[in-house]
Amino acid sequence: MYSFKEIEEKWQQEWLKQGLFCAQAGSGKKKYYLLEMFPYPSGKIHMGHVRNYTIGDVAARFKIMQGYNVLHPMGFDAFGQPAENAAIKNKTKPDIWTHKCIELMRAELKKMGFSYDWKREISTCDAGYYKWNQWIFLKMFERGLAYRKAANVNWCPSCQTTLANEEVIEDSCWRCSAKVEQKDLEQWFLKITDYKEKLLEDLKTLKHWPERVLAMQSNWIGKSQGVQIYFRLKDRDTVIPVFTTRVDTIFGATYIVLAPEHPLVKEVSKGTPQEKQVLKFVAKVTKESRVVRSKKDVKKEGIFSGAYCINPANNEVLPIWIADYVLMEYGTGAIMAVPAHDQRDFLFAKEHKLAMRIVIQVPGTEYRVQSQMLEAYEGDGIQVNSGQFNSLPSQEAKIKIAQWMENTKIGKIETHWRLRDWLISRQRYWGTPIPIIYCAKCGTVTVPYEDLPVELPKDAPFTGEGGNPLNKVKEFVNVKCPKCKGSARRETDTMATFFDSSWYFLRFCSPKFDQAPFDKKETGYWMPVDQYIGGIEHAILHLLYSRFFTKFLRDERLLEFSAKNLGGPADLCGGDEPFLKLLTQGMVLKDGEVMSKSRGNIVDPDSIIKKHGADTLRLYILFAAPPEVEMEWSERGIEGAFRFLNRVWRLLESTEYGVQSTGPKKKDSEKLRKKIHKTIKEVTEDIDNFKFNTAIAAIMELVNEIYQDLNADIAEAVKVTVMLLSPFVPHLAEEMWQKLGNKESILKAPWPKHDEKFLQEKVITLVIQVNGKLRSKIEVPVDISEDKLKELILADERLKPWIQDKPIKNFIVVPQKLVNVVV
RNA sequence: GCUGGAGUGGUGGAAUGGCAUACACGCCAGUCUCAAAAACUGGUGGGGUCACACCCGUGAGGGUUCAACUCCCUCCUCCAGCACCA
Repeated sequence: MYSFKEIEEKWQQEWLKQGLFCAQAGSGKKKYYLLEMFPYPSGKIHMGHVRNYTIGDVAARFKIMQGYNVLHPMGFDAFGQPAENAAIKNKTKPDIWTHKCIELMRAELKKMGFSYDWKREISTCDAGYYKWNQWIFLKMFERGLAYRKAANVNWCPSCQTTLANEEVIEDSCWRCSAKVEQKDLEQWFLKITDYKEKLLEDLKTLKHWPERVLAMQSNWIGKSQGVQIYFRLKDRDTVIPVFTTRVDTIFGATYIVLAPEHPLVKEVSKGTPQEKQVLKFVAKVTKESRVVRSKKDVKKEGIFSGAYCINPANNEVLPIWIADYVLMEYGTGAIMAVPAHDQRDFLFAKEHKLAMRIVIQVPGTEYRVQSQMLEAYEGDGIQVNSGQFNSLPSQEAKIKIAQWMENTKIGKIETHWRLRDWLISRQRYWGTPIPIIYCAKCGTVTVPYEDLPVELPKDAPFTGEGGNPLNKVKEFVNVKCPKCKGSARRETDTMATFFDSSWYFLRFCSPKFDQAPFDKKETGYWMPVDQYIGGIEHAILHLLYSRFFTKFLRDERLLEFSAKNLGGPADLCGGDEPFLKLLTQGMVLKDGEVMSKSRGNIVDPDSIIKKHGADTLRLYILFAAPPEVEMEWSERGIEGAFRFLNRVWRLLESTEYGVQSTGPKKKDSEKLRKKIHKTIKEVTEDIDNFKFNTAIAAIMELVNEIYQDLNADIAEAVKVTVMLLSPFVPHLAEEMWQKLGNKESILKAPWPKHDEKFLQEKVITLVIQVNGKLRSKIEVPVDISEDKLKELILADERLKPWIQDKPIKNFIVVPQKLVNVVV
């Protein structure tokens, strides 16, 4: 058994001492910026971290040995609620607790032997970092991208704070179980919607992002093209705009529905016999939280408003309904209902006995009777009952009707988006203070740049009573107006932590820079991130926000970079996409479930390090599954990895290095040489493609081969094995490298290259098929002629029963692989 | 419902038109040992046979091809994200 503990500690110190991972811009080498998503400092790393960071570390060490100038930084996403909860529970302060956690976590990361440039470490909770959050916020404010408006939020009356949708569990607060209310509050937003076109369009340039992440982002932005149609009230001039993507069904509209929150609800029902019931219904529905409303599916509730409007396409009079299945947040908050061609409208119409009319005929079938329909037909077909558009294919009619509506001004072609502006206000202490002051005289005033950072007060009270502790710190809240010097009040909302992580990759380029968030020269050199690695859970928000920030900073000319100048493909990067390549690693499961505290199925990485060492853990986690797939934890697998490393270690005893053996020079093995070069080729390609599991398998094969050939000269084979293994198990590799007589770190050794000439075979085994079935194998020289081959095959005893004297129809030769005889 | 992905031995997985199951785990047998562990050697998809031969086999069914885990069509199951999105 090799003494992993000693070896690992030794080399971790050595790397640090030699500063092997300290990056500097501008060497003659090509740059490579490798980044893994930085962790929240919980105090302990978990297997998810180990997997994420091990994958990154392999790539980093591989690129270093290939001669790249590698930037591989690490930091901590340190703001967030857990620190406040800990402060309340343990009678401590969030910053003390957080810094303690960071220390513990940093120590654990170091024990894994990751190749980070620790001189660049950042924590978002340090004023030296969040000062620049405030700086960027002010820049956005100046451009009108940061603004305040009233928003409907989830509010916990007992904690006195807003809750994210994820924090609302079954209509109650996740922390105190109080019933969550809907409340309108003044909140800060970022106008990400200004960038919706760019954010959607540029997804096309991200050719090295996983398909599913692109799909998720695209869905989230949610572009849909359609027509806004104006429905006039029957006896008044009031107009209800309605949005539809199915304008081809306009002649099938039989009623109109308004969302309960729609501003016209009161006006429309005013003076009708239904007025009272309508108001009662609206009051009831709007009281329910959004969470509850969207959860109860199927059952659609609604009520007739008492009013009517005119369908502008055919001047039909349609009743106006109010129903909870129409959402105020999407489109215009009003729809035209086409029960024959929309399933939701269909169900509602059946329930309330409303009219229905087919306007799209299913191709190849007879015109159907409405009463026979069991569900709405939502597909394409031929227009019927549609006036001048009859008998057109519905796809074509969609375009024609839209144009006709534009021309006659009864509608307007429009595009709707799902993406909303980003709510960044949090009524919490442990976050970046929003640098705004409210003055009775001057209104909303920004904190001057020279007054940044607005620092968090150290002595805020953490009582557990709820509410934002910042509100209780008088010295923080009561300030002088920067403009008129009169007394004013400071904003106490802090920023959502997603703000912090939306530009940290830029800060890493110049972590100590004090003139701006980042040094433009440094970002110009290092950006974009060549390879980004992290969990799929950040596929939407974090990545979208980071893309938004990068585009904004580029537009402000604060950030300028280009992949083209650095030899990257031109189409990959227009200087406003932060991450060139993205890898989303799979989760680590145990017994088929995600490892989590509540399930009690956590395996602590530290316990594995103690028992088998970091190298074993690294090797196992890489070998068990391809990086992007979820992997099942297995104790047996760990033991297998450990066994393999010991087997590799024992190779030292068999070489002339290490143990000073001075026997006669051993013979060269051609077979082994071939295997060496084949393995170099495979491993290099596999690491390039992040196929670490097969790369390791290939090295295992090489090791097996060495043991088969112990009587030959294995020195070269062992040397190559150690080099190929070094990105995966760096400590063991360094120690063996040194024992093999090398003076410098293996990281300074150039990555081995295979030589094509050793891969060429003189004699190969050809697979012989008859009618596509394997029947024989023969050994032939590589350069055998087809005629000669045919001769050999016809002479093969094993093939005779299959060929007999049947005529040969076809004779297919796949060079150096197989022959298929078709009879 | 929409979008994306997956389905291969007892298990994790490999092969993306050309020998299905590389590599590893597990299991079985053996060597060493008083014994055990470690290490090493051999075997290990199913059927069939004394043994070979041979047949079957990558979720199901069809198709393209000399040849399909791989490409096309239809369907099933599972996972993930989004969703009264008009």
